[in-house]
Amino acid sequence: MPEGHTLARIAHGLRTAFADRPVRVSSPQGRFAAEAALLDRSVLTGAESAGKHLFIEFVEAQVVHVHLGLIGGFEIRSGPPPDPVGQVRLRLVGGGPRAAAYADLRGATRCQLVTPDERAAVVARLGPDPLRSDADPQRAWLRIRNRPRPIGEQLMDQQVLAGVGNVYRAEVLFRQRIHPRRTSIRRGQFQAIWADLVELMAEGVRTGRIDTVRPEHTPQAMGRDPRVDDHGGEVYVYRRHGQPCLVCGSLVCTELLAGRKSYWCPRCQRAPRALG
DNA sequence: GCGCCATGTATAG
DNA sequence: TATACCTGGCGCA
Repeated sequence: MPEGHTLARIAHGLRTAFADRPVRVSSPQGRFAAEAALLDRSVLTGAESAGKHLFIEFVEAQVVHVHLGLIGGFEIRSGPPPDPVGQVRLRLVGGGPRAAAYADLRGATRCQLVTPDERAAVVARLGPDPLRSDADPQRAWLRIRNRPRPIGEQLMDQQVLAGVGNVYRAEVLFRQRIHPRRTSIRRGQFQAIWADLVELMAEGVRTGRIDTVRPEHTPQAMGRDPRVDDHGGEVYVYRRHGQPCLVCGSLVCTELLAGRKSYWCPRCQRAPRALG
Protein backbone atom coordinates (compact mmCIF):
# COMPACT_ATOMS: atom_id res chain seq x y z
CA MET A 1 0.00 0.00 0.00
CA PRO A 2 2.82 2.38 -0.71
CA GLU A 3 2.32 5.95 -1.86
CA GLY A 4 4.46 8.73 -0.42
CA HIS A 5 2.54 9.01 2.83
CA THR A 6 3.21 5.34 3.62
CA LEU A 7 6.96 5.81 3.27
CA ALA A 8 6.88 8.92 5.44
CA ARG A 9 5.10 6.94 8.14
CA ILE A 10 7.60 4.10 7.89
CA ALA A 11 10.52 6.52 8.19
CA HIS A 12 8.96 8.06 11.27
CA GLY A 13 8.24 4.65 12.75
CA LEU A 14 11.81 3.48 12.22
CA ARG A 15 13.22 6.61 13.86
CA THR A 16 10.91 6.23 16.83
CA ALA A 17 11.64 2.56 17.33
CA PHE A 18 15.38 2.39 16.64
CA ALA A 19 17.15 5.73 16.34
CA ASP A 20 20.44 6.34 18.14
CA ARG A 21 20.89 2.78 19.35
CA PRO A 22 22.58 -0.30 18.00
CA VAL A 23 20.25 -2.61 16.10
CA ARG A 24 20.46 -6.21 15.10
CA VAL A 25 20.25 -6.42 11.30
CA SER A 26 19.49 -9.67 9.53
CA SER A 27 17.97 -11.10 6.37
CA PRO A 28 16.00 -14.23 7.27
CA GLN A 29 15.17 -14.73 3.60
CA GLY A 30 18.84 -14.41 2.67
CA ARG A 31 18.83 -11.98 -0.23
CA PHE A 32 20.27 -9.17 1.91
CA ALA A 33 22.36 -11.39 4.17
CA ALA A 34 25.86 -10.16 3.31
CA GLU A 35 24.93 -6.50 3.70
CA ALA A 36 22.96 -7.23 6.86
CA ALA A 37 26.03 -8.85 8.40
CA LEU A 38 28.03 -5.68 7.70
CA LEU A 39 25.45 -3.52 9.43
CA ASP A 40 24.62 -5.82 12.32
CA ARG A 41 24.97 -4.19 15.76
CA SER A 42 25.75 -0.76 14.35
CA VAL A 43 23.87 2.35 15.43
CA LEU A 44 20.88 3.36 13.36
CA THR A 45 21.15 7.12 13.10
CA GLY A 46 18.02 8.00 11.15
CA ALA A 47 15.45 7.21 8.48
CA GLU A 48 14.05 9.48 5.82
CA SER A 49 11.65 9.19 2.90
CA ALA A 50 11.82 10.98 -0.43
CA GLY A 51 8.76 10.36 -2.54
CA LYS A 52 8.28 6.60 -2.49
CA HIS A 53 11.92 5.95 -1.60
CA LEU A 54 13.15 5.17 1.90
CA PHE A 55 16.67 5.63 3.27
CA ILE A 56 17.72 3.98 6.51
CA GLU A 57 20.87 5.57 7.88
CA PHE A 58 23.56 3.92 9.98
CA VAL A 59 26.82 5.20 11.40
CA GLU A 60 29.72 5.81 9.07
CA ALA A 61 27.48 7.02 6.23
CA GLN A 62 26.06 3.60 5.59
CA VAL A 63 22.63 3.87 4.00
CA VAL A 64 20.09 1.24 3.02
CA HIS A 65 17.93 2.26 0.07
CA VAL A 66 14.47 0.66 0.07
CA HIS A 67 11.71 0.83 -2.51
CA LEU A 68 8.57 -1.13 -1.76
CA GLY A 69 7.33 -1.40 -5.32
CA LEU A 70 3.70 -2.34 -5.71
CA ILE A 71 3.43 -5.01 -3.07
CA GLY A 72 6.20 -4.46 -0.56
CA GLY A 73 5.60 -3.75 3.09
CA PHE A 74 7.61 -2.68 6.12
CA GLU A 75 6.01 -3.83 9.35
CA ILE A 76 7.18 -2.13 12.55
CA ARG A 77 6.06 -3.65 15.83
CA SER A 78 6.90 -3.34 19.48
CA GLY A 79 7.84 -6.35 21.51
CA PRO A 80 10.28 -9.17 20.90
CA PRO A 81 10.55 -10.48 17.33
CA PRO A 82 8.61 -13.65 16.50
CA ASP A 83 9.98 -16.31 14.17
CA PRO A 84 10.00 -14.74 10.70
CA VAL A 85 6.82 -15.36 8.71
CA GLY A 86 7.15 -15.55 4.93
CA GLN A 87 9.97 -13.96 3.01
CA VAL A 88 11.56 -11.39 5.30
CA ARG A 89 14.23 -9.62 3.29
CA LEU A 90 15.38 -7.34 6.06
CA ARG A 91 14.76 -7.52 9.79
CA LEU A 92 15.74 -4.88 12.33
CA VAL A 93 15.63 -5.66 16.02
CA GLY A 94 16.34 -3.08 18.65
CA GLY A 95 15.40 -1.54 21.91
CA GLY A 96 16.36 -2.58 25.39
CA PRO A 97 14.50 -5.21 27.33
CA ARG A 98 11.94 -2.58 28.35
CA ALA A 99 11.26 -1.20 24.88
CA ALA A 100 11.94 -3.99 22.42
CA ALA A 101 10.90 -3.48 18.82
CA TYR A 102 11.39 -5.12 15.46
CA ALA A 103 10.72 -4.29 11.81
CA ASP A 104 10.27 -6.72 8.91
CA LEU A 105 10.64 -5.79 5.23
CA ARG A 106 8.90 -7.98 2.68
CA GLY A 107 8.35 -7.91 -1.08
CA ALA A 108 10.40 -4.81 -1.80
CA THR A 109 11.67 -4.24 -5.32
CA ARG A 110 14.79 -2.65 -3.92
CA CYS A 111 16.80 -3.12 -0.73
CA GLN A 112 20.47 -2.37 -1.01
CA LEU A 113 23.39 -0.58 0.58
CA VAL A 114 24.17 2.66 -1.22
CA THR A 115 26.82 5.34 -0.98
CA PRO A 116 25.89 8.94 -0.15
CA ASP A 117 26.46 9.80 -3.81
CA GLU A 118 24.11 7.08 -4.99
CA ARG A 119 21.50 8.26 -2.54
CA ALA A 120 21.86 11.84 -3.74
CA ALA A 121 21.47 10.68 -7.33
CA VAL A 122 18.19 8.93 -6.50
CA VAL A 123 16.83 12.04 -4.80
CA ALA A 124 18.05 14.32 -7.58
CA ARG A 125 15.91 12.45 -10.09
CA LEU A 126 12.72 13.13 -8.13
CA GLY A 127 10.34 16.02 -8.58
CA PRO A 128 9.12 18.02 -5.58
CA ASP A 129 7.46 15.96 -2.83
CA PRO A 130 4.24 17.50 -1.45
CA LEU A 131 5.13 16.07 1.95
CA ARG A 132 8.31 18.14 2.24
CA SER A 133 8.05 21.70 3.52
CA ASP A 134 11.09 22.68 1.43
CA ALA A 135 9.55 21.38 -1.81
CA ASP A 136 9.44 23.74 -4.78
CA PRO A 137 6.21 23.20 -6.74
CA GLN A 138 7.46 25.58 -9.42
CA ARG A 139 9.78 22.81 -10.67
CA ALA A 140 6.78 20.57 -11.25
CA TRP A 141 4.77 23.32 -12.89
CA LEU A 142 7.54 24.20 -15.37
CA ARG A 143 7.81 20.58 -16.40
CA ILE A 144 4.07 20.15 -16.77
CA ARG A 145 3.73 23.39 -18.74
CA ASN A 146 6.57 22.52 -21.09
CA ARG A 147 5.44 19.00 -21.90
CA PRO A 148 1.90 18.67 -23.15
CA ARG A 149 1.04 15.25 -21.78
CA PRO A 150 -2.20 14.17 -20.07
CA ILE A 151 -2.21 15.49 -16.52
CA GLY A 152 -3.09 12.00 -15.26
CA GLU A 153 0.17 10.81 -16.77
CA GLN A 154 2.24 13.69 -15.40
CA LEU A 155 1.02 13.21 -11.84
CA MET A 156 2.28 9.61 -11.87
CA ASP A 157 5.72 10.60 -13.13
CA GLN A 158 8.05 10.68 -10.14
CA GLN A 159 10.34 13.09 -11.97
CA VAL A 160 7.46 15.57 -12.04
CA LEU A 161 6.01 14.99 -8.56
CA ALA A 162 7.45 12.58 -6.02
CA GLY A 163 5.24 10.41 -3.87
CA VAL A 164 1.97 10.61 -5.79
CA GLY A 165 0.57 7.23 -6.83
CA ASN A 166 -2.56 5.89 -8.43
CA VAL A 167 -4.93 6.67 -5.55
CA TYR A 168 -3.87 10.26 -5.03
CA ARG A 169 -3.87 10.82 -8.80
CA ALA A 170 -7.46 9.70 -9.16
CA GLU A 171 -8.67 11.52 -6.08
CA VAL A 172 -6.96 14.87 -6.51
CA LEU A 173 -8.14 15.08 -10.11
CA PHE A 174 -11.68 14.36 -9.02
CA ARG A 175 -11.54 16.95 -6.26
CA GLN A 176 -10.24 19.53 -8.71
CA ARG A 177 -12.76 18.50 -11.40
CA ILE A 178 -10.06 17.84 -13.97
CA HIS A 179 -10.28 15.01 -16.50
CA PRO A 180 -7.18 12.78 -16.30
CA ARG A 181 -6.55 13.05 -20.02
CA ARG A 182 -6.63 16.82 -20.10
CA THR A 183 -3.42 18.36 -21.34
CA SER A 184 -2.25 21.95 -20.94
CA ILE A 185 -3.84 22.77 -17.63
CA ARG A 186 -3.71 26.34 -16.38
CA ARG A 187 -1.31 27.56 -13.72
CA GLY A 188 -4.15 28.13 -11.26
CA GLN A 189 -5.31 24.55 -11.72
CA PHE A 190 -1.85 23.26 -11.00
CA GLN A 191 -1.60 25.40 -7.88
CA ALA A 192 -4.89 23.95 -6.69
CA ILE A 193 -3.68 20.40 -7.37
CA TRP A 194 -0.47 21.03 -5.44
CA ALA A 195 -2.23 22.63 -2.47
CA ASP A 196 -4.71 19.75 -2.35
CA LEU A 197 -1.95 17.14 -2.48
CA VAL A 198 -0.08 18.88 0.33
CA GLU A 199 -3.20 18.68 2.47
CA LEU A 200 -4.34 15.18 1.48
CA MET A 201 -0.92 13.55 1.81
CA ALA A 202 -0.21 15.18 5.17
CA GLU A 203 -3.53 13.81 6.34
CA GLY A 204 -2.47 10.42 4.97
CA VAL A 205 0.70 10.56 7.05
CA ARG A 206 -1.31 11.36 10.18
CA THR A 207 -3.95 8.67 9.72
CA GLY A 208 -2.19 6.00 7.65
CA ARG A 209 -5.13 5.93 5.23
CA ILE A 210 -6.17 7.82 2.13
CA ASP A 211 -9.37 9.69 2.91
CA THR A 212 -10.39 12.21 0.31
CA VAL A 213 -14.15 12.56 0.58
CA ARG A 214 -15.22 15.95 1.90
CA PRO A 215 -17.66 15.90 4.83
CA GLU A 216 -20.51 17.23 2.67
CA HIS A 217 -20.16 14.27 0.30
CA THR A 218 -20.13 11.42 2.76
CA PRO A 219 -22.97 8.96 2.24
CA GLN A 220 -24.56 10.16 5.47
CA ALA A 221 -24.47 13.81 4.39
CA MET A 222 -25.86 12.91 0.97
CA GLY A 223 -28.68 10.90 2.55
CA ARG A 224 -27.41 7.69 1.00
CA ASP A 225 -27.03 4.24 2.47
CA PRO A 226 -23.36 4.00 3.53
CA ARG A 227 -23.36 0.31 2.71
CA VAL A 228 -23.50 0.90 -1.05
CA ASP A 229 -19.88 1.99 -0.96
CA ASP A 230 -17.51 -0.83 -0.15
CA HIS A 231 -14.62 1.58 0.30
CA GLY A 232 -16.47 3.02 3.29
CA GLY A 233 -16.77 6.38 1.58
CA GLU A 234 -13.15 7.35 1.93
CA VAL A 235 -12.51 7.89 -1.79
CA TYR A 236 -14.53 9.43 -4.61
CA VAL A 237 -13.51 7.41 -7.66
CA TYR A 238 -10.48 5.17 -7.06
CA ARG A 239 -11.43 1.55 -7.80
CA ARG A 240 -15.09 2.54 -8.04
CA HIS A 241 -15.48 1.70 -11.75
CA GLY A 242 -19.15 1.34 -12.67
CA GLN A 243 -20.37 2.62 -9.32
CA PRO A 244 -22.29 5.87 -8.94
CA CYS A 245 -20.32 9.06 -8.37
CA LEU A 246 -20.74 10.20 -4.76
CA VAL A 247 -21.55 13.73 -5.96
CA CYS A 248 -23.68 13.40 -9.11
CA GLY A 249 -24.54 9.71 -9.44
CA SER A 250 -22.97 9.21 -12.88
CA LEU A 251 -21.13 5.92 -13.26
CA VAL A 252 -17.40 6.11 -12.64
CA CYS A 253 -15.23 5.38 -15.71
CA THR A 254 -11.84 3.74 -15.96
CA GLU A 255 -9.11 3.59 -18.57
CA LEU A 256 -5.43 2.69 -18.68
CA LEU A 257 -3.27 5.80 -18.33
CA ALA A 258 0.49 5.68 -17.75
CA GLY A 259 0.15 1.90 -17.44
CA ARG A 260 -2.26 2.04 -14.51
CA LYS A 261 -6.02 2.21 -14.25
CA SER A 262 -7.23 5.76 -14.10
CA TYR A 263 -10.68 6.53 -12.68
CA TRP A 264 -12.90 9.56 -13.19
CA CYS A 265 -16.49 10.77 -13.17
CA PRO A 266 -17.64 11.64 -16.71
CA ARG A 267 -19.89 14.45 -15.50
CA CYS A 268 -17.87 16.02 -12.66
CA GLN A 269 -14.64 15.86 -14.68
CA ARG A 270 -15.46 17.20 -18.12
CA ALA A 271 -13.53 15.62 -20.98
CA PRO A 272 -11.19 17.78 -23.03
CA ARG A 273 -12.80 18.78 -26.33
CA ALA A 274 -10.12 16.98 -28.31
CA LEU A 275 -11.44 13.71 -26.95
CA GLY A 276 -14.89 14.36 -28.38
C1' DG B 1 -7.16 -24.47 -4.11
C1' DC B 2 -6.65 -21.29 -8.21
C1' DG B 3 -6.29 -17.23 -10.72
C1' DC B 4 -6.48 -12.55 -10.77
C1' DC B 5 -5.53 -8.14 -9.20
C1' DA B 6 -3.10 -4.52 -6.48
C1' DT B 7 -1.48 2.39 -3.43
C1' DG B 8 5.23 0.51 -8.55
C1' DT B 9 9.08 0.54 -11.41
C1' DA B 10 12.81 -1.27 -14.49
C1' DT B 11 13.93 -3.09 -18.71
C1' DA B 12 13.40 -5.07 -23.34
C1' DG B 13 11.76 -4.37 -27.95
C1' DT C 1 3.95 -0.62 -25.23
C1' DA C 2 4.62 -5.19 -23.02
C1' DT C 3 6.41 -7.87 -19.54
C1' DA C 4 8.87 -9.32 -15.43
C1' DC C 5 9.24 -9.13 -10.46
C1' DC C 6 7.69 -9.32 -5.55
C1' DT C 7 3.47 -10.90 -1.78
C1' DG C 8 -1.20 -11.03 -0.07
C1' DG C 9 -6.15 -10.75 -0.42
C1' DC C 10 -10.16 -11.66 -2.76
C1' DG C 11 -13.76 -13.95 -5.63
C1' DC C 12 -14.88 -18.07 -7.32
C1' DA C 13 -15.13 -22.96 -7.74
